[in-house]
Amino acid sequence: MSDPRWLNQRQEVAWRGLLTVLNRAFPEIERTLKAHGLLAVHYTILVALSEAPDRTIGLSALADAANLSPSRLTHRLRALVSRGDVTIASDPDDGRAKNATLTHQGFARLQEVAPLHVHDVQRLIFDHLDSGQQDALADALSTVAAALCEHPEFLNPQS
Amino acid sequence: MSDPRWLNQRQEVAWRGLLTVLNRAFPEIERTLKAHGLLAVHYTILVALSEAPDRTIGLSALADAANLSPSRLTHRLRALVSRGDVTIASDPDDGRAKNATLTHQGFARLQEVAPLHVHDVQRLIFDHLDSGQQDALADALSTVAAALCEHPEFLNPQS
DNA sequence: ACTATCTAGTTGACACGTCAAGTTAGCGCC
DNA sequence: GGCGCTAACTTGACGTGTCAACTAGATAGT
Repeated sequence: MSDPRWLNQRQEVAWRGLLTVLNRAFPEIERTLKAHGLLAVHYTILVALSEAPDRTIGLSALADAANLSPSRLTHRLRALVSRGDVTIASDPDDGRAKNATLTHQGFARLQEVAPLHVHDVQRLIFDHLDSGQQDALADALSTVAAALCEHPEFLNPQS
Repeated sequence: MSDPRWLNQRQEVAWRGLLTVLNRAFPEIERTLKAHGLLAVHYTILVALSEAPDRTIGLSALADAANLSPSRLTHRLRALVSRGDVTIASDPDDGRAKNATLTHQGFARLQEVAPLHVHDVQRLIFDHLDSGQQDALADALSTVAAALCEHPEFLNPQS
């Protein structure tokens, strides 16, 4: 802390842009999903499940795929399970582990909402960028994301 | 909705990167602030106030500068006011309006926390990017952010 | 002036996010 | 084979975020 590496100008611009996108676009995206009975977290969980082999995956792996803490996943799964979009079963090979499976109904719900969701993402984010900017954005963000995923030692508590 | 413009590959990569940064880096950043008695929202509010002339600004303008809904601003200001970091006074020229002012104490708190905060931002985001990527990120995100700010008609409710 | 409407900000209820603490099951060691 | 440690998840409490509904002051049309 003795030498506070202040953000330079372009970093300041990038950071504020990130905050603005975050605080303005995301709530709007969530509103669309909410209107169809889903939360953004729920949607992310359903997507991760739909991409797993047999649409089944262990809860830890699911939490990682959806960038969620274990407890947040547990809380959010409650609604999805009680509504019948997801089922949960104990893993026969490991008494501690559980597997979540996307039901037919859950997959149907995903298919129903996905078009609206991508429409929002296009409208709020990508429609404002040209092709080169989209490439650059994908490059930069995936680089940061990869670093964050590969070095979780920088992120502590996982409650 | 008849024609769901699905995300192409680079858009998919960019979008997932954004979600990952969001869900992994932000909680970590907030943790640091929390350890010093502030929330990320509080920090943003203090920053916006510190940049206003006389460190005073109307609540609507403050909400806009901090990308917050009016009600969220009201709720979060409560703690800052009761703690003495901010004062609020009615606007003499407009009976409806109120102005928020950053106190000396509030400014001191900001100066205390800012180095830790920027350290986190550097560590979690920019340390993973080279100079060109940082430029590109600033370009893309500021473009999107500007569009979102200039066309708030796309974002409704402002509760 | 009077009413309708819009703007500024507040409130309360309810659902979500986070953290610390707990339960249960595997794993390693001697 | 009992002991400690770690891993996989769950729980409950507490604070935050969101929305709809509200108060009150300005504005504008007639």
